[in-house]
Amino acid sequence: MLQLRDLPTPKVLAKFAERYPDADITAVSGFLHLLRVATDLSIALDACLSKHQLLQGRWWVLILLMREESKTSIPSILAEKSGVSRATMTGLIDGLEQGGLVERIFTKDDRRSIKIKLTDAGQAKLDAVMPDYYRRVRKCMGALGVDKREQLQQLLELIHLGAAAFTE
Amino acid sequence: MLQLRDLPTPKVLAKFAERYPDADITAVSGFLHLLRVATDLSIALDACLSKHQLLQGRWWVLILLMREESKTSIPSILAEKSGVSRATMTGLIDGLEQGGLVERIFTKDDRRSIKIKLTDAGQAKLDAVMPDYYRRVRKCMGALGVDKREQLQQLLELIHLGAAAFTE
DNA sequence: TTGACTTAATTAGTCGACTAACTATAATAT
DNA sequence: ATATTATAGTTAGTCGACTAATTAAGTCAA
Repeated sequence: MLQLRDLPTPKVLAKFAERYPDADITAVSGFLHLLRVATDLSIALDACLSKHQLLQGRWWVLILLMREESKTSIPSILAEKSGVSRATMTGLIDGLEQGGLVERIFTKDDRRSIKIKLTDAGQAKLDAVMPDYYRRVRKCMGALGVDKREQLQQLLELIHLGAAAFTE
Repeated sequence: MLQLRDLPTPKVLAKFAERYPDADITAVSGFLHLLRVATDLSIALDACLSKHQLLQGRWWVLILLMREESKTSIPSILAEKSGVSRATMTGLIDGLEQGGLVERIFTKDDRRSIKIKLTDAGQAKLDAVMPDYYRRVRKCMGALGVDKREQLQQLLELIHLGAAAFTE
């Protein structure tokens, strides 16, 4: 996401601010720091998942299926909820089906549509991955007490609203 | 980075916590919220840059070059600072050179190495992009006062340290 | 000084995301 | 009833990242 490793120092930012008066040094610092930390978390999460032969995309599909009472959903819903295109979802399901973690079920009610079901092997995979994931997230956020976690949610909410500034 | 659009509600998390006792609901909420906001910011940034016919990778190269007194660097340093592989940097430089924004300069001192120089057109491109970028970042972070910006930096630092939990 | 290592950039091939086009089916309007 | 439009999933081809292998040049120890 944010490739850049060499974040601008306040000194560099001040230099740029001379040429570009719109630069707000603490705003840019916070913005880039947020992207940097999140990127590192995402990379770390991927590394954790890859030890279980999973990638984020496939892992979320399994989780979305587990959330359902019937352990079942359809590709278009899965694509929407997991934030990928339908074409990408076709590929994710191909991979999961090949690994025996989900199965395609063809139904008669709407022959355009298919159902995707979490298999026992898929559930077993989650039972192996999720405790590991949850333990690491707990440890990662462990330094933040209750009040700081609330602060974080508030700050993120404010920034999320501000993100509209980019799309105008 | 975080594809998932349908973040788990506290209710869903509580359900999962029944099966996986390691789950810490507020930790997971904060973790995912951070990834979600950062991902949306990154997408928004890309959209802003694409209006100037740039992508993050190429844009950072231009900025790294502008930071240098000589407006010059070498591919291996650029790759390291911008967080991509050398192979990727070759491609980024190809694109920038084709657009006339940088030039390759072959020197005699180390014939394995080449210098990359920001051209006048490259500087002009930055002069078009940076004010737009800075204005949007300022607006995006505008809702946070001085104290909240400091809170943010502190929280991010704590989480960044905690990220080591994933790589153990 | 020559053989083994290191460093620098590039090329070739892969991976996972994307869009656009396509097939099949269902729903709707004339 | 049938022509049009919408929906669901897939296929084909592209894009930007990656790794591994390649080419070339510099370094250093026996």
